[in-house]
Amino acid sequence: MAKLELAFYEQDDVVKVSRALLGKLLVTEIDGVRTSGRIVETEAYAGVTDRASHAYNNRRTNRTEIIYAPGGVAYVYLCYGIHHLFNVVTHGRDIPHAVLVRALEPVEGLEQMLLRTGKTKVDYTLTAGPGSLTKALGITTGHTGESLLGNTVWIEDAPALPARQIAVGTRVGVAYAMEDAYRPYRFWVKDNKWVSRGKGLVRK
DNA sequence: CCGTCGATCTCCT
DNA sequence: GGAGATCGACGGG
Repeated sequence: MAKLELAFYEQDDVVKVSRALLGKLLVTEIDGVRTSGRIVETEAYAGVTDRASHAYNNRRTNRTEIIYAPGGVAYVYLCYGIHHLFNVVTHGRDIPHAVLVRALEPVEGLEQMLLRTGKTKVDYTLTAGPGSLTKALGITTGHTGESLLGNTVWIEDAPALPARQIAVGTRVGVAYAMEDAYRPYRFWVKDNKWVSRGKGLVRK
């Protein structure tokens, strides 16, 4: 199906975009090789008011500047010094909202994914988890700022999932964000085996 | 099944 | 110096 257009990324509700991205196809074409996967898990990061966001309180650094760009570009950052995490920038200029893609169900280029990851067989570790899926698709921090309307990394449309197939929870690994860690900003496809094993915070 | 630990870049104190 | 939007290896139950 067709590439998602600018209007999709410029929507002003990052939570809505996060849900809407479930089921869509994340594609890369690098050195002429196409690899892709169906998005099955996402998290919303709501900018300046969200303690879990890198842009909380209008923080601007070299790394995070791209989140302030208009929607429709990639924000890829290095996590723990090792893992490249892919985000979709949303909303308009100077509104630093983003959606983290946390897991894919692999669709095209499985052999290439195995080459990139050094794995010998396809199992859920190939693309379940934000650091794993970028390795499989060849996404690195070098792609930060890349337009998602271009020909390197983009997202293709697919029919919206019915609400009953979407599960909602709290985000993974953001306990430091205090009360914002309890925001229901993590979305995944129910019963899909490619969803990451991460667990969100549960209020006691 | 679960817990711990190392890897090692960016940002903050 | 320490923590972090993670992962895989290892050890114990």
